[in-house]
Amino acid sequence: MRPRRNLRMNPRTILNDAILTAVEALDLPRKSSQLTPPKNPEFGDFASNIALVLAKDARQKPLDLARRIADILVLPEGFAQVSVTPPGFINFKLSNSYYYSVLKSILANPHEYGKSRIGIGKTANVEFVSANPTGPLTVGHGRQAILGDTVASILEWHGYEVTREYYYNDAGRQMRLLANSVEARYRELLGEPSPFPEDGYQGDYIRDIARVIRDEYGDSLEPGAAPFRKVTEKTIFDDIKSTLQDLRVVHSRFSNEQSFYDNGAIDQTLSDLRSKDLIYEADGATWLKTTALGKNQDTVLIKKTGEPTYRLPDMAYHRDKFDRGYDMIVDIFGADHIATYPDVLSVLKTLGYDTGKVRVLIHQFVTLLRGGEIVKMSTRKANYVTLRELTERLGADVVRYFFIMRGMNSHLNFDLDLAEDQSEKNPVFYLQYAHARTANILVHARAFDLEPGSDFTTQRLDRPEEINLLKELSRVPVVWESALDSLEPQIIAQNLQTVATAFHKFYTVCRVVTDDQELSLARLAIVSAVKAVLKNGLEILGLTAPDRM
RNA sequence: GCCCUUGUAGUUCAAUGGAUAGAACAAGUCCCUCCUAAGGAUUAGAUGUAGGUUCGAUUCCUACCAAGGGUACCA
Repeated sequence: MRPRRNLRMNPRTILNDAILTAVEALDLPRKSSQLTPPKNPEFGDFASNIALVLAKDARQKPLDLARRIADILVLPEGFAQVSVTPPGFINFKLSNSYYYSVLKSILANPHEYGKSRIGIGKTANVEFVSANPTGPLTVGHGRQAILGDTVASILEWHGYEVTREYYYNDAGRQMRLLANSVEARYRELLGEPSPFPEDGYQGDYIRDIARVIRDEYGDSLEPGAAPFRKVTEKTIFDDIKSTLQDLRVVHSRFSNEQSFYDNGAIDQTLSDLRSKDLIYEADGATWLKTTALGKNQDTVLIKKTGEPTYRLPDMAYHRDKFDRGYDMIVDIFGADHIATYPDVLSVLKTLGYDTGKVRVLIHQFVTLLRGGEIVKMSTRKANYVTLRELTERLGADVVRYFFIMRGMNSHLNFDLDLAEDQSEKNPVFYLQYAHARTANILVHARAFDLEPGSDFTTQRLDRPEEINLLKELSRVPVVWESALDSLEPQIIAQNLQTVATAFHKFYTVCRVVTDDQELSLARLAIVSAVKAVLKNGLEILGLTAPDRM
């Protein structure tokens, strides 16, 4: 589901109306055009491509048409000038007074600036990580943890009430294999070696858990006794939760597969599918007619062993999420799930659910490099690098930013050797340093009895670095709302970088605390606005906003 | 084989179909008497290959090449 864009009047829509009025006066069709901030600041604040779009209809050269439109266009209030440049762009420049009003509005409500309120009164569920408790989280899980947590924060920022959810499979083959692996290590400890399960979990943590079980339950546990399973699951889950907590990722709800067996949801889903005539038996297994849903192959739902594959519980689980009534359901999966979620969605659609509420975010995998060599990750073979280890070495801010600054579609490379070296140069410090600078200026100003307030002389702010900084601040709401549309945290990270750059440039050129009290107060207003915006952005990204560095 | 992602500077990543393809790290050169130099200024350096659509293509389409993932009665 894509949230509806709010229709408040901003300079862009006002300008667009003016352009369309001019176009109609020339008897040309109201085609949609774009108003974009030009890369080159000499071209002003907005560029319209309307003449390029309409050139064919008008049978004129784009440049000539652009001039005609510009001639008859009535410049709306708040705009300072208009120009035409090849190949036919019409450029507009906002007057400084517009930026002054932006500054005032930030200071009037610092913590609200950039909030669209689109999600107010709505609920959302974000499911992420959802790793089965078979071992420690790896660096690969980290990407999903940070992505999911930040997407949730973006939704919260725009007003949604968000549930961060973790789903795990605790009823299938994997967990049985895990328990068997622990039991084998337990027997080893007792000097009664038993064969280690084929494909068993080989990590050292399995031995540690076996030791805990022996210390706690003694050496007389029956084969297949409950602790092998229960203690293992709890121990590993505790580790997963604390690893996530170290990264400031906290789920508010955990759902598990077993509960859907216990409450009959899985049987119910199966019988509902059967009544839709989507189920048949063959080769001793139970099949779902995914061919009827547009696939070129049917899918096994229940193996001939009588055990369902993960798909059936997945369907029951998603159904449960729908029944809980969320306005938006976000599923975050790794690239390995790209082929399976359409099955779940099409089944739910067949069962009458509005799958338009679902946003599926697929992220590509992290390729780990060590010494230039690719490290293949496998929990079972225990040649992973744990997320805990990484967080302990680099810190939560660096790890979070590393994952946020890349788009989820990038197949990103993570060089373990460079990670530590580069952590000191992580761009997150650039943002945090900008924030610390604002804080320090305010402290310094206080020593001179200068306090930022709402009463200042806006006209004193006329240096290019000041106007440019205000310009960046004015773009924040648009950009942060587009992050809500795309659910790409990277957009906010990038935006904060440009704000920080504009501020650093301002800082080097414009001394804030000076003998000129009027100027100082005006600049302090900018500084406190920047501080608020950076703090808001860092908060969304789950990063600290230090006052000193 | 078929399906999904992705190929951009030496490296890691950006770029709603728009103007001169941005940034960081690495390399070179400058700037602290001044609110923190974790900063600023500046030089050099890139769109896998071949076509197509378009006024305009890194972006859309086709083929090829390369990487990752899927194509399991694993999750």
